[in-house]
Amino acid sequence: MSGTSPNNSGSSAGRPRSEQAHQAILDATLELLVEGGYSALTVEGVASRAGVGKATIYRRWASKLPLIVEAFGGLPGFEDCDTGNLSDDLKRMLGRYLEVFNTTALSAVLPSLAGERFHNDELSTLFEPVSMSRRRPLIDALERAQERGELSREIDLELAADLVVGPIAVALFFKGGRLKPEMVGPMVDLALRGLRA
Amino acid sequence: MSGTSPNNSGSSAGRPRSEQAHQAILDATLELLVEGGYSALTVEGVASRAGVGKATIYRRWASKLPLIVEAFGGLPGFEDCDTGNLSDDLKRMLGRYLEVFNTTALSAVLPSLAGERFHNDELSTLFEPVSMSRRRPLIDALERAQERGELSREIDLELAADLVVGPIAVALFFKGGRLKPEMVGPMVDLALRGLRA
Amino acid sequence: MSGTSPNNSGSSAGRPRSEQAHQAILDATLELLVEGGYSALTVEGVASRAGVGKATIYRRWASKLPLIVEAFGGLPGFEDCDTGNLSDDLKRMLGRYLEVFNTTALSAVLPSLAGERFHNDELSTLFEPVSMSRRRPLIDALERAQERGELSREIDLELAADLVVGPIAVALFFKGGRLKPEMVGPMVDLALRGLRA
Amino acid sequence: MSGTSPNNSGSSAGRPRSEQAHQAILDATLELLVEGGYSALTVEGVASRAGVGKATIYRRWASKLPLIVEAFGGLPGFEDCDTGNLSDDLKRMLGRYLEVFNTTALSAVLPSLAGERFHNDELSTLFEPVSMSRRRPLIDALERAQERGELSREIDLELAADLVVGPIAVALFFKGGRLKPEMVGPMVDLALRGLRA
DNA sequence: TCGTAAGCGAGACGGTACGTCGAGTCTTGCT
DNA sequence: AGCAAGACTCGACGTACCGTCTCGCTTACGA
Repeated sequence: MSGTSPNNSGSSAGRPRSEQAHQAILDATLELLVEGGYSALTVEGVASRAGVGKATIYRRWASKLPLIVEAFGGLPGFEDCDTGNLSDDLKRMLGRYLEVFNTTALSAVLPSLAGERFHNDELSTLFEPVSMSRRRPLIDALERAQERGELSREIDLELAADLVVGPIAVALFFKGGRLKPEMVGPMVDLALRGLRA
Repeated sequence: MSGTSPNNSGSSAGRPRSEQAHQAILDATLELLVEGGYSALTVEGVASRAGVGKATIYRRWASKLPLIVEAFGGLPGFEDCDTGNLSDDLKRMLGRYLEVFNTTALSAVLPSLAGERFHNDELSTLFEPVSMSRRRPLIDALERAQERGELSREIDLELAADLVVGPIAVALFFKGGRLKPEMVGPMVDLALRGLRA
Repeated sequence: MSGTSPNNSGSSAGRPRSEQAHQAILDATLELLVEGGYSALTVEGVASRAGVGKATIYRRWASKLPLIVEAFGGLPGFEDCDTGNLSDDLKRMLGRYLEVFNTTALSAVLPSLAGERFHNDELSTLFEPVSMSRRRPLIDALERAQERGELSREIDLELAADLVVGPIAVALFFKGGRLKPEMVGPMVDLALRGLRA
Repeated sequence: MSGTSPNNSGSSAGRPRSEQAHQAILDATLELLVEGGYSALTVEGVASRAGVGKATIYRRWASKLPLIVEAFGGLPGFEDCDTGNLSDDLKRMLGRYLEVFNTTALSAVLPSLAGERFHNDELSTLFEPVSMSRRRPLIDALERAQERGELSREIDLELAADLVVGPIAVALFFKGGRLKPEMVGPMVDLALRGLRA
């Protein structure tokens, strides 16, 4: 992923970095993110919670941001689900995702990162591939539907995926309220049928 | 706007608050937001840029956040447009908004605020009405379409609005790329027709 | 706003520095120096003992050293004493000084500063005048003795002063033992008579 | 010198300690002491300069301090000189010492150690015998003078030695200027004759 | 001749203090 | 009263060393 593998190519001298400390740091980061959100996350707090010196953190991550990105990367994304029917696929994937979202640090981490990346090229670079790979299963489901003839060949799948998850993004960023799993059904139906149906 | 009017309920002794300083502060806030984003915005920076003492800022806003929210509130939102046709209404509104978005501080401010509100109840409360009122013209256009019979009476207009702006939100937060006005046409068409069209 | 008001150049804008904080810092420095010596003195400790933020310290002193120099400057030096007789003058001055030395932070501060100045030009510059002014009363007493005819006109007073305080310096730096007031009598006698007497 | 001999009492298994590393460490210590003084000396710096691991240093010396003391112990002290005449003995010894002083690390190391020992009992204990043994030749010369009848039997030789080197100590610690060999003649003469001569 | 035991350079470990910066508050003298 | 200026306390930042602890070698000895 990034420069975090404990034994860098060929290099071997010196005591190797502790995989245990690494994980403790990531765990502590996620815990604190859940407890207080991005703005309450301090490197000192992470160090203390993980039982680790600050230097051990800064040795691995240049700053708070890449640390959060990596912690974020360990969180679950969409989980593919192939029922042979697009509507069901989407409803299950989104439903499951929302559950995960509401029970993990995801809901705390994602908006912060998304907001911050705008002003932070480094974060942007780090975040890009993580963000993209998370959408993958969604695109896959749409491709399968296209192959089955459920969807026109002309449809831009990227745009289609955006349309499907769009209402979630809007709710997330502009409405702030918790995202309820019951929203998923009508949401997917509307996206499939269109407003004018 | 909010509780910032310079002459509070009848009280009058002493020197009145300077309207000029007020505006200078708001302007400086927006400028700095554009330049460095949320995380680089400091009250000290605002004070210095506005040629104002810090106390003058804290006398009007309880903290950094309400200041940013008010500055944000001064930025343009959707501008209503009634062509008698939903597709055209939406395309024009979204197209115009994107233009505004790309030429003002909006693109810098919005994601930051949206990201931060999640961990900050105070901000959330402040942000809510501002955020809602910005969506208003969109909902209005959808209502008109419903009255004209273009849209079914059963449709949840909130959800419909989310579907329409959803792809913009996704592009904004997860793809990070600038939002191009050309995207608007296909986006609206797809939302109106639905994926299965 | 202001306009053309001729501000007193440099001196007056803003809240003035707290004389109280200043003194609290100096006091805390001396206390901690007495308790743990130079190497145990931390700026953080001083701040906490003085009930002051670190920034308040760094606003006044560029680093630990100038702070110590100033604290040192507040400690008493030789106190002039004119009995009309060189031997008595010297014995009293040295005796009194040793008392002061053994009951204040002086014994902790002086050797550290003396040792450090060798590698620290800034400190050297700061320390020079303080150090010199402390010797002054000694030189004065020697001058009076010269005027009375007790001492030859040919004698280099600087060297003479060095000879008189020399044994103290030696005891201080190389023997480390506490300096006993009883040493003063024989010391001065020997310096006046010379080894070969 | 101390407990640093590489082959400890009989035990022998394993690789013996490298005498070469030992010396490289001592040399590096002295070099760095000359360059930046006590406060700038870091064990990490010594290790790096000596091309040695930190553990190799800590295996031999319990901490920074004993290392410095041992390095200091390797520097030259007074060198005895017996001309049959006290004045000449002293002038030569002091003169030679000053030369050595000005051309070796001594001038950098001595003040730092002397200053630090005051706050550091461990250092003090370590430093004591080293410091004392360096004065030895001076005391010897004074004893010889006493035996020859040049000096009264009543004189306290310790005090006499202090008087002789006193001005050097003063110049060193309080005047900071380099010590010039020309000072030696008048200095010794004055100490021998006394101020009142 | 080989295993064992210690030493080796390198560098990560948990800590503590550094000197800096910003938040939000307070205190000057002016307007 | 409000104002610009700037000092105040507090607390996090990212860095540098301390003294300790592995790593994977290397080097001698004694079985």
